[in-house]
Amino acid sequence: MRIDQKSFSKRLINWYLHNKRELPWRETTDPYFIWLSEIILQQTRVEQGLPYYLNFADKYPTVFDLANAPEVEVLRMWQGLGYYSRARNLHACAKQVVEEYNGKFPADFNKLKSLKGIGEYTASAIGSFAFGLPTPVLDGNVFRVIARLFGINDDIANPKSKKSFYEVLDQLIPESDPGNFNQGMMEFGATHCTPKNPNCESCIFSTECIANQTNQQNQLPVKLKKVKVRKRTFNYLVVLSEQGVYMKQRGPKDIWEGLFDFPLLESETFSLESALKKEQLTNLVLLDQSEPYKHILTHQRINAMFWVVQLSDFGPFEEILGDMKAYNENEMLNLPKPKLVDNYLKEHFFSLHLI
DNA sequence: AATGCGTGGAC
DNA sequence: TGTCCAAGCAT
Repeated sequence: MRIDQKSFSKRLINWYLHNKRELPWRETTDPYFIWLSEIILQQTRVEQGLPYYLNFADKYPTVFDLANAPEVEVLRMWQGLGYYSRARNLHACAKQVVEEYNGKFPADFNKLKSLKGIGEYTASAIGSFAFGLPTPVLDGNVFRVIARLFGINDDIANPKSKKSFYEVLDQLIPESDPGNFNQGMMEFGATHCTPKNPNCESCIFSTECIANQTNQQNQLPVKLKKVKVRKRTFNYLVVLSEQGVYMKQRGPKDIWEGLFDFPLLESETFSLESALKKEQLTNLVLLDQSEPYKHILTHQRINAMFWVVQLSDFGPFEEILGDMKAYNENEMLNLPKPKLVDNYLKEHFFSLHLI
């Protein structure tokens, strides 16, 4: 231990109180709003999450309002933010809090962690921010700050390396003010000790920081895992009918669970011929073909084309639609949709732009 | 414990 | 164009 605990936490909290951004969830100690902000901000930058937080806080002022909302409405509110399991778990968690805890979040780390969508990080964050529990948070920012300050070169993608970081944090976090310590660590990482071009010239820890002393800012933290990207080609069928356009809700074990999109045929290249049987092709009339859409996800690169078709008569093609339902323009507007589908609709169907 | 899950922005 | 990152969680 190279840095004195009291000196460290005192400087950090002082830095935080003078440099923190004014954000709505920092104006309250209500566990509901703190929880809401933490779920929204998982793997998400403040600038991206802020408008969603404001919409949710306005639409659902209490945990009861959220618990009573239909899930598709919650997903529609979440549309465009990504990682949609967060929205489903947010909704499930609200129901849990209402049913199991009478609408009040428990002031206990293990009880918080057992709730849907709340893991180690979020339980610590809510615990310290809302209830003053002395549990350190360890997110991407804190990993970086600690790795640089103490010269820790463990691979942060390896779950086993968490231990050494928590050992340091347990030494540093003050019982008296764990909330501002945790906020300070993350804010310091997010705005000062940044991944690229950290501001070492005017840093409160410049004399102690191992990375600064040894000029290893760009080597720390060590993160070895590399993502492999799956390439997929989507042929979306935009089937027009008098009732509207056919859409379906996506199921589990694939991207965008719970969101609505069109009947989908995957193939090696853009082609209706290779994806459909001959008799199905004779059953439909091709009205339009969109430009190719490229959509990038963390683990997938999707090339999509939207084929606008109309059924010529009843026949084999109907099987593709299964139990799908046709929606008119206003109904489609209110369905939660992947960004890719929403982009297409905005460019080709809707004149109205939300969010 | 290794994988899968979105979207947007910086460089 | 590609690469990396961002207040993680569930399985």
